[in-house]
Amino acid sequence: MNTSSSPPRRMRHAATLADVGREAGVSAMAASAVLNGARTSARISEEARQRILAAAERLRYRPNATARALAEGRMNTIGVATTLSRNELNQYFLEVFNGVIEAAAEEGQNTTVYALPDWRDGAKRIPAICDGRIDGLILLAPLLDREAAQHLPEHTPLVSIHANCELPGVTNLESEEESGAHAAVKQMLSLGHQRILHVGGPIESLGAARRVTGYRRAHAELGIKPAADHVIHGDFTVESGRRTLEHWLRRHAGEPLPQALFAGSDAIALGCLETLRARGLRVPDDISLMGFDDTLLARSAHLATVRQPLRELGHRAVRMLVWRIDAKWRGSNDIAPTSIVLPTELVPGATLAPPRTTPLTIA
Amino acid sequence: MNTSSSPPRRMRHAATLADVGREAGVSAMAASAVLNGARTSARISEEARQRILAAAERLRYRPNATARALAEGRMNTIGVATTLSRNELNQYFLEVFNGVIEAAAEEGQNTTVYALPDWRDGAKRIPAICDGRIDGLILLAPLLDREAAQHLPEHTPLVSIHANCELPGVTNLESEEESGAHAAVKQMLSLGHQRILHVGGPIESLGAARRVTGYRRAHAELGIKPAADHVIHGDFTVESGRRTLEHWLRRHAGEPLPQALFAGSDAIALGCLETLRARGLRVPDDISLMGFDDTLLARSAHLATVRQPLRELGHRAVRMLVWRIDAKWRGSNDIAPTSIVLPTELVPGATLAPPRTTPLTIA
DNA sequence: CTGAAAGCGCTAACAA
DNA sequence: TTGTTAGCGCTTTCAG
Repeated sequence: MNTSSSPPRRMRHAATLADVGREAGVSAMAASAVLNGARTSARISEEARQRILAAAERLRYRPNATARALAEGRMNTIGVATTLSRNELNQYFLEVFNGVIEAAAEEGQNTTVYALPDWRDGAKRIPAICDGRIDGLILLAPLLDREAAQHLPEHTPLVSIHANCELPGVTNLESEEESGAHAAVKQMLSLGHQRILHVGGPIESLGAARRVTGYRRAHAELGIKPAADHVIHGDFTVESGRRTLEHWLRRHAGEPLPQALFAGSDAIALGCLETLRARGLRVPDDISLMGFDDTLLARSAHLATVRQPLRELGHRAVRMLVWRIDAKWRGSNDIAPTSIVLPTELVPGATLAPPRTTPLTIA
Repeated sequence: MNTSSSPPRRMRHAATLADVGREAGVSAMAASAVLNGARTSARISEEARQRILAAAERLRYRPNATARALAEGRMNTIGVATTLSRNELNQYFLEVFNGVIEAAAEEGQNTTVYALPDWRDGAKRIPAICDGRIDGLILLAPLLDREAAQHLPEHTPLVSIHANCELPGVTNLESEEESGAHAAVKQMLSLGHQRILHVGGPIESLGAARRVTGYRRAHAELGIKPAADHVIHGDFTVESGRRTLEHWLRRHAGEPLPQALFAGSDAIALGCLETLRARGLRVPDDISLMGFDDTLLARSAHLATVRQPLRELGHRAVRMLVWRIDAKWRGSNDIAPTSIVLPTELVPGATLAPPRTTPLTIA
């Protein structure tokens, strides 16, 4: 019996179920059953029901999600962990994240975001992230090595998008990057381009590697062997695209200008565009350009690109994750897929044209 | 005493403090003091400390954030509520959000995102959002009327960014939009443009209204009276910019083409750019263009624009919010500012030039 | 220096 | 149909 002789430790935020019950002359659990749909065995009489509702209204009762989470062992919140560079905003993130939020809302889940400084140190923080505030976690484009993968938390359902290596027990979502890159490069080759420079993403990213593979395969199919120095790596940002290309051009001054550029991401493509513009080179008249991802950047720059269904990946990741959370909760042993792969497609743009008839030299 | 004769209701997620205490031969609260820094009055002997640490390691103890939140009455999580259109991604959101996440991480707060379908209905959901999962909430660009403002929750600290009206008890963060718009339009007028079309944001947005005010003031200072139909409203998206301008041009076919366009956002400017391009008009040779916000879109389109310190607004909002949460928690009565205003600045771009010597007619 | 006990607000099992 | 009781895992007050 709550004698309530001692003063409350803190200011009360709102009325509790016990308050409502007292006000309505019923038990807290009757109030719980009516207000929060707790599936207690018994039903409440219509009369009591009305009294409870009225009392809740009068007391401005608001359910306390933490208390419920503690009792139920479930928070109805999912997490998204990713790295967000301080210097440059990430379109890729925005697109995927939008999909995540949409789907999460549909599934009745909240979404909390964890911005890791980087994956090297960030990976260690993942177990700490899974501290009961979230029921499951989406790893967005994680760059983990096998060793780090061992330290992933075991009791929290995990899903990854564009993981760079197989993560034990984690369902990975991705798209057909290799064939997307292949199609892109093939298209450029069909236009007549022979020397295509690939300005790719980080070497440790599986997606970046697959784009290189697609690039190579498209060449190989035509019996063309791209020069070894025509594949370069940076990271996926505008700034990296700008600098990486500029450096490459400096190192190759006096040599013939590549006829086309295949960038590892739209952001990289945009950086390349800036470098080319700064050098007075016209796209696509002097040099063709393609990106990868089909983010809003591609649209704003009228960039030909390869579409990855980023938002859809976000949707699927959430559904998969919620399915796994539910499965765990029910104690089900349904087996989860290791990976889900969605198709990519070519997106036309204004940055693609046949090669110049008169080759240019790098200034 | 936990006789633990009954089986656990659910699978245990992890070891608890009680488990650790038992393993180390101390009480749960000793473990709590050592592992979670609970400021219990007493100190623990070094020897006990080591045993507890070892036991925690052995049992792979992970603190449970919900339990702690329930006990402490604080979740260390802040919320961000905004509308996210299904059709089009929002650069503005991304920039502010990045700032929010950064600052939240620095303050040791998690960030959870609430995507409302729209502010009309969404406003009603705000009290439900404040259900104990978050300690405070940032309203991002809320479009609320006075009536809706009355229903904001009272017990949760609230901060808004770019609110469209004064919200009681809510600190609003914004930037000098009026003077930013004024400077932008003045710059265009100085270049010699006389007829400047303003393609603005939603009429109910205070920010949009302020940009119109700046536009008018710049004209008034030069004794120019812009035509009434040279200020049009849409929403802040690319698509809206594209369509709004297209419609306007159709309605004004045969009349002289405006010499310059001042868009209410970078997204709108981008949409305008698409419409102009589609009509074969060159920017800035045939018509000048300025945006507003300085998002990544402006960079990718080489757009002259007005910089709002969006990321900084995110930072400040978080700090302000955390300050208010702390104040409430301490029971302090420190008074919070009603509003915080940050400066804007002009950003040059490639979309600005003097007017054509030979005026064009709208096709 | 350490432990026992109460309670945060809610849900679920078990009696009545 | 309803009430009682016992937790969920943690923190804190108060005795030892």
